[in-house]
Parts: sequence; C-alpha cells; structure tokens
Amino acid sequence: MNDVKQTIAFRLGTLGALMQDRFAARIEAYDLKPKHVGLMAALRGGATAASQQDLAARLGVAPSLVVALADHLERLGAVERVRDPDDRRRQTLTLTERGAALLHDCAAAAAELDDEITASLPESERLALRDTLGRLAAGAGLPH
Amino acid sequence: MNDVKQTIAFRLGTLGALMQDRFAARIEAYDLKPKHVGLMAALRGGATAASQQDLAARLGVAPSLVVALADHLERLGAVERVRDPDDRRRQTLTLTERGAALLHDCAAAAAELDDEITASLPESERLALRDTLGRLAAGAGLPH
DNA sequence: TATTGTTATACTCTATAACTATA
DNA sequence: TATAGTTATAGAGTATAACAATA
Repeated sequence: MNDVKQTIAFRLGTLGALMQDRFAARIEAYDLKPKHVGLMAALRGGATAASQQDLAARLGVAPSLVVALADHLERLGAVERVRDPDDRRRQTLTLTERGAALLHDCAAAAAELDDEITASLPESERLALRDTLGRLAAGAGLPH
Repeated sequence: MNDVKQTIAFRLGTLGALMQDRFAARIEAYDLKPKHVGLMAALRGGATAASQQDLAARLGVAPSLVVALADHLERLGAVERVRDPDDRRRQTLTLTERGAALLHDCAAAAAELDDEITASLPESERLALRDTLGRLAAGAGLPH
C-alpha cells in the first residue's frame, strides 16, 4: 500500500467527517448535535442509571462537556437530572419520554442517511459493511 | 433499525473520529496533521500542477485554510510555490522530493494503523472493507 | 470589474484548571 | 482529604470577510 488515500484509516477518517457533517445537518432542526445523540444513546443503552462522570468515561469526553451537553438536553426536556439521595454529590441522568422520542427521530434520520450513502451498494455488501464496522467499534472499545 | 449506534452513518462518524486521532498521533513526529497529508496526497494524485483554489475545492475546505496548510508544508520543505508566468495571480503547488518522502512515511504509518485496527478481522473481510469504503468515498465525491 | 491569494477576525468545539458542595 | 459536578478560561481548528495584486 503506497497510497495513503486508499488505506482504511484514511478513508474512515474522511468518510467519518463527512458523515458527521451530514448527520449534523439532518438533526439540526431538533436543535441537536451528534454528541447529544451519542449521550442520549448511551443513556438508553446503559444498564443502570448513569452519573455524569460515568458517562464522560463511557463517551471518552471531558466531564465538563457532559455538563454542557446535559444542560442543553435538559433545556429541551430530553433528560432529567436526579440527585442521588445516597450520595448527594451525584446526579444521575435519565432519558425522558420526550428524549426517547427525539432519539427515535434521530435514529430514523441516521437510517435515511444510511440508505442514501449506500444506495449504490448491493444489499449484501451493505450488511457486511455494517457488520464489519460494528466489529471494529467493539474492538476499539467504542460504545456499540 | 431502531438503534442509532448501529447505523452505518453513526459508526462511520465515531470510528472516523477515532482513526483521525490515532493517525494524528502517529504523524505528530513529522510535524504534520491529517489535513497536511490530505493536501500532499492531492498534489501527488493530481494530474496537473494545482493552484491553491483548485486544491481548496478538491479538498472541500476554505481557500484560507489551504494557505495555512501550504505555509506549513513550505516551511518543512515539502512543497514549493511557483508563480504561474501566464497568470501571475496564480501559484501552483508542487510536491518536493522531501514532500514525497514524508508522504511515503505517512502512508506507512496509515498502513500500520490499518493492520492494528483490523487485526481481529479475517483477511477477506479486511479487503472487502477497504473496497467498500473506496466505493463510498467515490460515491460521495471524495478524493480517492 | 472579477479573480487569486492572503490576512484579519470571529466563531465553534473541547479540554484544563479552578471552584463549590458534599463525603 | 477526596470526589461529583460546575464554572471559567484558554487553545486548536476552521470559516467568513476584508484586502492586495493581477487580470
């Protein structure tokens, strides 16, 4: 391999940036950005109610960013902060019904985007791609 | 599909961000960032010597960013700016020998990263992934 | 007047560090 | 003293807009 542009790493980087931009454009109407969706998805996927520090570690971002994201989501009525009575320093975030609805809409937007970008691919290749990407995400320790 | 995290769009976004970070860490020693590599690769791939505006359009970034990237690469001796005698407003960028060597090293770094992230994948799946990503990039109008 | 490259400026994103309250 | 969350601050990255040179 002597062409950078043909490596998996480089292509994932450029395609990823493009996908993030396009996804961001699609969810802009909901006043959400990809990171907000990531946080909401982590809340739904999480087995137990998550503290903000837990979430920061899970998403691989700074705790202060979780604060900003949670502030925004709370203003939208998508999440609720509840003080843990056992340890009053702790706040657990939970997804509201409205949050679940928003998340559902975002998932639909992402699925539409999937159809759009993979339109020229045969169905089998499309499924294989999703499968492989999932395995890579799992291997890299990303939420999946 | 009712889970955002399992969509191709979302996975490409998160994996892409991760790959870009890891690639950036590997080429930091050369005093380069992924965008610099993208510019150099565009220069080598381009059939004709490219003006800075051409490059901006090809890479999908603002012209002012090309100036900053080219400034940096020029300081490293990786590219040369040559005034077009036919139209003295124009400056064509060309890759120097040193630039080609740097690009080669970056390609090697990207290939290593490929091996690392796809270590757990069977060879056939790995090849299929590279192929599919190339097709997606082509379909999205990205340099490939 | 239009276009190329450049410079100046501003904005977005995110991390680091300081601070508050609880433990 | 240590920890959860928050706030304040700063830096990177990049775009927009103003500007200079050339056409």
